[in-house]
Amino acid sequence: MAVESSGWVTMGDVAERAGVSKITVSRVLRAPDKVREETRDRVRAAIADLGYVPDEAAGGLSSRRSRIVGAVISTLAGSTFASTVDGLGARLRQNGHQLLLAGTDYSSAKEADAVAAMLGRRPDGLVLTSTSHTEDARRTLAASRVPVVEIWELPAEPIGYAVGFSNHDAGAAMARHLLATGRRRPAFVGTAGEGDRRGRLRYEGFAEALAQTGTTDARAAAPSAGTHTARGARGLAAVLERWPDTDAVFCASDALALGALSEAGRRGLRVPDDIAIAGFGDFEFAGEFGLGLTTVRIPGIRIGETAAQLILDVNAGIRPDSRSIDVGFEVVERSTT
Amino acid sequence: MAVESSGWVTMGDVAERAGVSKITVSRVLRAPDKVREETRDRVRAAIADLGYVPDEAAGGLSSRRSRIVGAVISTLAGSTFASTVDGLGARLRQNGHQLLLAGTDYSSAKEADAVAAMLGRRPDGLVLTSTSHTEDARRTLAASRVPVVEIWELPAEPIGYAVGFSNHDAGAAMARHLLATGRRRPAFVGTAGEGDRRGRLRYEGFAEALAQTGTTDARAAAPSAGTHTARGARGLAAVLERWPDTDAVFCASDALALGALSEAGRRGLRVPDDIAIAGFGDFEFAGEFGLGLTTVRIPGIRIGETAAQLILDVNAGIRPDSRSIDVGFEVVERSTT
DNA sequence: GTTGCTGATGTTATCGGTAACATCCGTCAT
DNA sequence: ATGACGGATGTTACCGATAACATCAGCAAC
Repeated sequence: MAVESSGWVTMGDVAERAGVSKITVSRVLRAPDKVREETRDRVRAAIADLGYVPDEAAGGLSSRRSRIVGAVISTLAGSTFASTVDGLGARLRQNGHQLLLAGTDYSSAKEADAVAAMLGRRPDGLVLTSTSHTEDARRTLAASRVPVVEIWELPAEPIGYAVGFSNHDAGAAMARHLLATGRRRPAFVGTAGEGDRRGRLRYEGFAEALAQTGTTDARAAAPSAGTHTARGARGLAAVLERWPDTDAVFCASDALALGALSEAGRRGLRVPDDIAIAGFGDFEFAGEFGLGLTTVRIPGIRIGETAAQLILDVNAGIRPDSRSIDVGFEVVERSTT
Repeated sequence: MAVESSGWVTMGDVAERAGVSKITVSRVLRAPDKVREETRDRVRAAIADLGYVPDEAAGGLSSRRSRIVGAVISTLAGSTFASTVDGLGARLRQNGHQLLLAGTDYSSAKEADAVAAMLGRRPDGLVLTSTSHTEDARRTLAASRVPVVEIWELPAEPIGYAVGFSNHDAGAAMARHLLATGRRRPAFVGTAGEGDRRGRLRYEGFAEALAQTGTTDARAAAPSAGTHTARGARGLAAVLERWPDTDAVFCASDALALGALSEAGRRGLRVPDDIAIAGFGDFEFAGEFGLGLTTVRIPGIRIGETAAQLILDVNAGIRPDSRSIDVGFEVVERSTT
């Protein structure tokens, strides 16, 4: 493996060494069967000898396909989107694409910046975890004609496509589960702030399901600062202070539920005997050998994979049947309810 | 905002509309003070009118700076590296760079693939969470002259630079903590498999510190399949079966510790009275309002930020004092020890 | 023997920017 | 008046690949 002293090995270097022209090298890489076997071998040998790595940026400029997909994620911390990003990246790489990542800390302004920056790479697709965008971002995206997939939610009017589930229905399903296990005075604990959109949807579904059984007092708390576990603890405290007879708490995330669990312990409340606690997300720590927490499982990896596939398909000219794909959810009953 | 019917707005379109040449538009973007104010305003108006977004790939091709940094991460699931990636991405974006991400599932072969794919983007830097690479990857990286930063560990001979901490010392520190709180027969629970390199380092430090006090029987278990919490539970079970008088367990990650905690509960063991349990990583769920787990805190965000800064510095011609940056760690004492 | 076709390879132009050098013009010192 | 200089802007070439078209040899069909 030899490398030119000044910079990178180019396709021209490979061509010269193999005694062919650049385009033949290009063909060996993109369409090997258009090249005679002997020539092909010679070119491949030259590639290996020189340690040549094709410049994707140059190729993309010329072919107008960047083979990059951008993902704009609210946050990576908190493990909510981690598996989705994993799934997305894995499926993309299988298909020769790469993943460009940006975090927004749940800020629409940062999202708009990130979107603009990503468009500068002329991505083959864009994945957004948020569904609330600045007007500017929305316009820019629409004008760009890049396939856009919004995930983890199913907006009524997606910009392009959507892959997710109904947060509303998930909340309702959990309410029904709590009712089915005999609870009659359940409360909701969520978080305030920019990230609470989906929590609110879950709450609405939850409250509606309760209302159908005549339970109309909408018990809820949404602490606004600190870690999620701390908010969960404070949320439970707030709920119990205002409605001391609360017999179940549905938390908008497993992290909140853990906080509630620890607060319950501090207060000497037995779970689930004195109070039932349920979470959302089925994070690893919620599982059988962890907290044993009743929660809602979301197929995070599948959301990522599906979003990736959608983008690949659209670019291959395959129109999906629907602009919205519902991956569903599942209430997982464990020992805290 | 108008967009040409066929594809993207180019710098030429902007130039035409503003009545200047392409290079003037380029200057307005890269070096505004070299352009007269009036001209600058006209160009900026044209950019806004047309919704122009510069093509970074084209710019990079010409300027030979891609403004992309690649990160090859063992896994995103499990929240170990999430904050590091967050920190990395944030610092990079502040400086106009973008983050290309790939996951390897702890496979060196996938790592080699990912590295090759990333080099195709001619990145301004590369960050690797692993320190065990295929010979091929190592050669390719060395030949590429791209600044490489290995993180979360401090290898004796980094490829380029390293940002991390001593896993060995962290293990030793935890051993000393357990001894200081009166434990005399501590065991270690890790995981088997490709990802256990760092766990082994922690174990070695742990065992050495114990040996210094005369405790020479190296108690350890490393279950190999299932979720981390399940392995933690099985690990504790294995340790207790073989050494029933074990009075403390140091787990190679907080997830394992949670599993051990749940297993202890199942066996009616009181923590910390009957057995002390410590973890590693200080994941959110370990905190005060969560498990209250004694653990080792790693400045994950700072590792990411530091790695990013290192790459930016090196590209700006600033040579760092040392090829290895130790960000340290901290034993956090909570209620499980 | 010419035509037409196929397979293998090459030539030229182009993608959308930036670097380097060139030009133009006004101002100021001599 | 003249030349030097510096600020503002333009021209040309090039980054490293691919698309589109061109070429050429070999061979079958008439």
